[in-house]
Amino acid sequence: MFPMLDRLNEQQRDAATATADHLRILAGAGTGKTTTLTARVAWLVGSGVRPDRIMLVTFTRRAAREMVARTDTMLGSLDPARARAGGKVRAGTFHSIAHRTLRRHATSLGLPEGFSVLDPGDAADLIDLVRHEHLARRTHERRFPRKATLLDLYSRAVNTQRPLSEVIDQVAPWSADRVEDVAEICRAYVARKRALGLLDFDDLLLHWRAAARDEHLGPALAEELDHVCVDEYQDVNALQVDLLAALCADRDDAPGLTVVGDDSQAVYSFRGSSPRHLLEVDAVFPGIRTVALEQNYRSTQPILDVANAVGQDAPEGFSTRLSSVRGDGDRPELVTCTDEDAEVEAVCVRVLAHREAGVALREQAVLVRAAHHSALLELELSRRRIPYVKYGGLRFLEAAHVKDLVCLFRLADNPRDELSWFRLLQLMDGVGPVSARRAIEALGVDRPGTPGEVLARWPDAVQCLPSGARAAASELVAALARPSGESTGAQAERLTAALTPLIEGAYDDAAVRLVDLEALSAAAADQTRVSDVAADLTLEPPHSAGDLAGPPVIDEDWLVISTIHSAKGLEWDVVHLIRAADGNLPSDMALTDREGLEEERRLFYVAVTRPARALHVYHPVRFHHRPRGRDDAHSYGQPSRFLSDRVTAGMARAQAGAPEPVRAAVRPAAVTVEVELDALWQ
DNA sequence: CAGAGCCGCCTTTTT
DNA sequence: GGCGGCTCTG
Repeated sequence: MFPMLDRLNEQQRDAATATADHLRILAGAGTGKTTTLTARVAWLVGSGVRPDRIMLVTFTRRAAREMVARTDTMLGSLDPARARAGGKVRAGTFHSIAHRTLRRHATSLGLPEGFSVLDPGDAADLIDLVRHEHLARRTHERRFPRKATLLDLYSRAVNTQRPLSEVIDQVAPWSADRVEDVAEICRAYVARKRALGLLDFDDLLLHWRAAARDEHLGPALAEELDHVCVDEYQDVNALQVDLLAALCADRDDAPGLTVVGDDSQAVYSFRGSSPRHLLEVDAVFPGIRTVALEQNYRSTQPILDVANAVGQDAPEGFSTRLSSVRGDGDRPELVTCTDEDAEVEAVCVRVLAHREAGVALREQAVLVRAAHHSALLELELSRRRIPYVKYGGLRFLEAAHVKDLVCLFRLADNPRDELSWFRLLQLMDGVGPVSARRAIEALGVDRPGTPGEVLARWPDAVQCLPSGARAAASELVAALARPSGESTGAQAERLTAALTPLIEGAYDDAAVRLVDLEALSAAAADQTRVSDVAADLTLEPPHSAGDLAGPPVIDEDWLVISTIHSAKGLEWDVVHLIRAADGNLPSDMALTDREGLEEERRLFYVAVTRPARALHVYHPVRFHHRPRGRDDAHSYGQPSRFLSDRVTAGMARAQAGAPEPVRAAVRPAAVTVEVELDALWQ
């Protein structure tokens, strides 16, 4: 009846077929978590639950996609006819499911029918607008949190459901005496979003929770579901727990809940997450049953020995200890590199050696703590014509020119979009924040009346701009008018063409950027409105223009570069962990408190548990202060503190790069030069 | 003299 | 790419 159950071990089968209302699966790295969760979904369907009455909440889109593919395969083999009749499992990230729910119930929730979703960049711009308005009314004589910090404070307070003052004490203690100012900005930000019909990512969760708690809507939402599965539960925050509680507890016929997680892999505390929610889950869902998975199917034992040693080094230890079913293999390698150039060289050499030995590039990944750690490596890979795809770090949507076009698309459907006006007007020569703001004032975006009336005021608004900018601005605005009967594709092309001269004027590398805009414009052709592209990109941001154009050529091979955060839940045959130097990993930004250090340790643990067969850890000894500059200014770094004796005991060691030349002075060269010059000025 | 623009600095992690 | 700080321009 359930062929997939035969391939599971005893604990996995136990978890997949548990009949308890609520179930917690504690699953260490590589223990077959996804297999077990998909088997559980299949088992539920086999027991008579309709697929569309199961909600599968994942943490990233990557995980959602993988889960959907695997459940589809499994359900298809189970009973194709019934699986089709029962619809599809409702799968997605917290935010995408929230978005779908809010679109469906916008009116009952009191949201404007066409509400738009702010991407984090827009949210920052909006809070910056509010920040300036607030500070303009006060003489600010000293440092005040910047927009990114303000948004972080706001978001943490919302997601952890803790008072702002506590959050400030923890995140920005230097602003502890400005709580009232920050609070006022938060209030104004909330009001502004409401006035303009905008929801940020946190609002999606807040309104979903409100819906789930509502006395009419809540029961209706819960009645649609028989079971809710949540992946990576160690990464949920208080708001998400609230939401799940509203859906799956506090009512008699509540849907069942299955949560899967591993507290040793909790790495999102900066977003308000806490592994406490996984460990203390019975406080919210009393009587929840627990099954633990401990057999690791991914990695060879020498790799797990290193991982376990990392866990042992933690002050309180890790709750999971991994043992391999794959058995012995090569020892992980620790490569000490003279400097970053030597590190890049060492990585290339090993990547190519593995490839010669039959490991495709796509079976290999380079993992980094911070996106910019791979900058030098990327240059060298391009030079050597080694293709790669990078995950994490700057998104396609965050590139300036992409935002420019997205704003133009949004403006075409909503002339009230203040943020888009503000951005686009400043593309004109001689237009800065001040005249842009004056022009927007003249447009009266928040005045009552039809959107068309806003555009009708353009002749007044254009007078607020410097005379040299008026012609170009009017030309762009003229493109916003849509000839009746024009297709979305044609409109997108026309808007792109209107923006092109401005892009050429504003950026040196315009040619490269225009290629991206073509891809973006093409994507608009399939949509009902050009602004839908903007909403789609916000919730499903592609990593590159290539993603937008669809999957790359089938037989092409490329190396994966990923931040450790983006690599969670994934595995490769070979993993290269670079910049394992103190200050980079752990990042010195995270070392403000002990919890920060422990989270960095878990991050290190996540990284070393990704490979199946080979792990290479690299650390440069010497760091250039200006990697691209010509001077030789540099400093020395220690290997990561996580590379303790216990951890390195299980590793082979190697050196890369020329040995350090003997130096007359210990002091770095650039500093010496400065000292000598100083003597001249006397 | 307000406001645009340029230079040089730094850059954690993400839905 | 963004930001603070400085300089130049209309």
